[in-house]
Amino acid sequence: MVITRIAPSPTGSLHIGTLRTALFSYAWAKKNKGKFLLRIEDTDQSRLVPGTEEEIEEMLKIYGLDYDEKSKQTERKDIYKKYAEELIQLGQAYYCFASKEEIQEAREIAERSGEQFRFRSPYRDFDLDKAKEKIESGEPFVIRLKVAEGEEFEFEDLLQGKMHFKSEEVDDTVLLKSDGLPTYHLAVVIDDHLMGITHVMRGVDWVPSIPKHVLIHRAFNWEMPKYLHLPLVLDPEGGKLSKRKGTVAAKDFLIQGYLPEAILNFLMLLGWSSPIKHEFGEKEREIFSLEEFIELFELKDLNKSSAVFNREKLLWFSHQYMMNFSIDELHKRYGEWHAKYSEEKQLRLKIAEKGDKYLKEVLELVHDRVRLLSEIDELIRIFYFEPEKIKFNEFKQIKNLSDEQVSVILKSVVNELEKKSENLDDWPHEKWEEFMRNLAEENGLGAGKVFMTLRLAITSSPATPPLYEIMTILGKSEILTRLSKYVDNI
RNA sequence: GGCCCCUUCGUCUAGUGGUUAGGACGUUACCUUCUCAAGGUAGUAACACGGGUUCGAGUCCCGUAGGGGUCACCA
Repeated sequence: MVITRIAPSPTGSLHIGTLRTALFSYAWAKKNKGKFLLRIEDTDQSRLVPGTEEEIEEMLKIYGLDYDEKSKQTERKDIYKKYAEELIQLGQAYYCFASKEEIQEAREIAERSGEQFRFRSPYRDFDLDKAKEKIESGEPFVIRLKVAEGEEFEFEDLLQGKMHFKSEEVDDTVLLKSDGLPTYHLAVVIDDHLMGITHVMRGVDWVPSIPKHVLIHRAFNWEMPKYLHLPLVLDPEGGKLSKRKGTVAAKDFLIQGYLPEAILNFLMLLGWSSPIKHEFGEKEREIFSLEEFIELFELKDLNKSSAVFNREKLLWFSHQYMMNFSIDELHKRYGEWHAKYSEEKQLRLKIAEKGDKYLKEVLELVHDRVRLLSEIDELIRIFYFEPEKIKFNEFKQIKNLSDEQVSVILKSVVNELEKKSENLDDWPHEKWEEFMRNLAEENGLGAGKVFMTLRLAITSSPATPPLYEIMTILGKSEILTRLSKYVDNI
């Protein structure tokens, strides 16, 4: 049985890199019909950020990485303490009373003389009964790993390969802090062991602490799980992805209107590539659902080198998914996004007023243009509000038309429309197109110029969905309203 | 600085000794076209460098350079 886990700290929003690790861990567990666990690593009380634990759970749910069980380290406090004391009994650990200042001083002295500092406490071989006396008298203490001397170890990572290290390279690491809570090193080893984790996936930034973890396992005489240290996701400017340079929180991407499945798809291809064979020159498949990914995912297809987070390509993925949505799906997603994150309250009222049928007609028109859900607000605005009046000569699309020509076009449209007694609600877009083409011909003007002039007058924008489809949706009276502000005074 | 890792188009990558070094994003041009998109076609652009090994190296070995990670009672 394969059991994997994701072990975030509730010290901030769920990082997109953590989400990627979760994705791989999840996929591997599911592929093997195993379990995927969530473990909240909250042993650093000082760094806790309220609400982030809930956010982590919410994100895993939204992104579709459902966990089978959840645990929280502070709720397992007694377990770590018990095991730490067991290590003392085994002679693999010891109580240490050295102050941080002492250790810091020793470190500085070593560094000044150019030596590599390895901490070995003066309490390594301190008498156990005396130590207990000190503890009872209330003296603060930590429990440290008693690292054996002169030993060499080999460790094999499923992705990174073999690594070697010597025991003198590792500090007498703190296992249990003076507040009684375990350090990361003790807690992971115990938890992964007790929870039966078979594969630990985490970032390569953990590789330097592997010796500690190997030594702790040895101290307990426990077998180690398999480890896969995944390559880091880098910022385009270099270094780890950091929020100073752009969005990194899984939630922020959602707020910005990216689709979770698109983000997941993008993340899959960061460090993994599909094993599907393709012919010379033939396109490779890059669009995968989570289910397909689980099906295809193999550890051997994981890459060892780090990857730059390319936001352009992420946008492309989002666009692809958006275009593949049915109108109903798009409508649903937009509705959810808008209710949760949009600040366009006026627009929301207007959308409600016009109804779902109208919204869907509008969405149909902007469908291919939507890359982010957040862009919809802007794209559909012209169907809900009469835009601000513009100055035609400011648009280069129309610069070779004289004011008079513009005026003629607008006036004749208004005249023709007013001549018709019916409301034209039953005009399909073909009718509108025909109407405008005839009008262009009658006035001896190119259809393109007529269209652009009207486009600007009706929408105030040079880039919109096809004009006649816009006209079908707006209808005669709304069109007249929008044109009327120009006909007397251009 | 010590230890560890990485290095194919700008970016993500395919490639496991013999390839016209393939695909995707981006970008450019053209087609389509009422604008913008979408779609189509074509183009652009890479094996970090230097030594080996070999008939033959992007692929194997060794150096160099560059990049990254990490050195806490944080995870």
